[in-house]
Amino acid sequence: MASVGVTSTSSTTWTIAEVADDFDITHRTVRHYEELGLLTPERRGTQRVYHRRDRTRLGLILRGKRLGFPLEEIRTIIDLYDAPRGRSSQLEYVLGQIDERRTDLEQRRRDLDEALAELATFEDRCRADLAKLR
Amino acid sequence: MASVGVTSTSSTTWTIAEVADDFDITHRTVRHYEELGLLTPERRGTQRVYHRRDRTRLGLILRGKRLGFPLEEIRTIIDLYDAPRGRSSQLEYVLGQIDERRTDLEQRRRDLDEALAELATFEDRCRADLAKLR
DNA sequence: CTTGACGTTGACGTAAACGTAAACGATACT
DNA sequence: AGTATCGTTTACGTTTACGTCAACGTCAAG
Repeated sequence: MASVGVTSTSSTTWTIAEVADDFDITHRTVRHYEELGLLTPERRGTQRVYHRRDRTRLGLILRGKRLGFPLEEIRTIIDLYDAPRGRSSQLEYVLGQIDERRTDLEQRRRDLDEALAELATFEDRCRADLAKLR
Repeated sequence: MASVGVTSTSSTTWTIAEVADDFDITHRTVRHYEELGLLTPERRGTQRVYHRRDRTRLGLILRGKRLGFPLEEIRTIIDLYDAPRGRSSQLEYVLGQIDERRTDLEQRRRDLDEALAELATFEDRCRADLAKLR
């Protein structure tokens, strides 16, 4: 077999380098997320082996970051998604958490829409000013 | 005149304590924003005097924070709002900045809507699971 | 068998966003 | 005049989210 190349071999698992590369972050960042318990890759000997699940979680982590959530909070959020939901008490707890999350996210969306609206009216003013200069 | 109380005397200016109180932050935070050039209150002798303008900016700062923007970036954003727009070159620059901002905010809204959508389907699953337990 | 290329674990460094304590000045009751 | 309340600067401490070595293991290729 000739040179296999370094890129993803379309396998069902990934190395830390592939994961970091695909998500455009450093391996240090990936390991940092593991230190905080956000990721728990399989260990084959000493090496980390990343599965689809890890990539899904990483996607959630990065989106959470783009939304400005601290990593600790992100952890509680994504942990929620695969928390045990066998007993109804657990389900009700999860449903409560979901509600808190949604309240938070909806507040953010209000802030966001406000900011976008202000930006739009500001742009209108600028365009009007520009027109006057012609 | 009897005891005036400590709360805002419905004046047109405010002390640091009143501002901090109204926005539910510490005076340290307010001064920190000033150190970064986000606020520039009037000085009456050694004391800071806050005007409506400062409160407006503080509102923008805190909303920016809720949206997860770093303070430095927030500074460039709100500075944009009262940047000089006399010449058309300046106006075109401002319009360019507005566009960058909007692109960013719209990305965030996509992330936000995704998160809310996932949360909704997750809630549905949980409710279904809960129904089965009955 | 010795390079590389990639992986690993410490462990210290750093930037952002404040917290917190010290030490002091200015006003304001009493 | 005394002290209590609010303000000020200076400066070091803390947390979060990684960056950046250092020092070492491992495995395939030359």
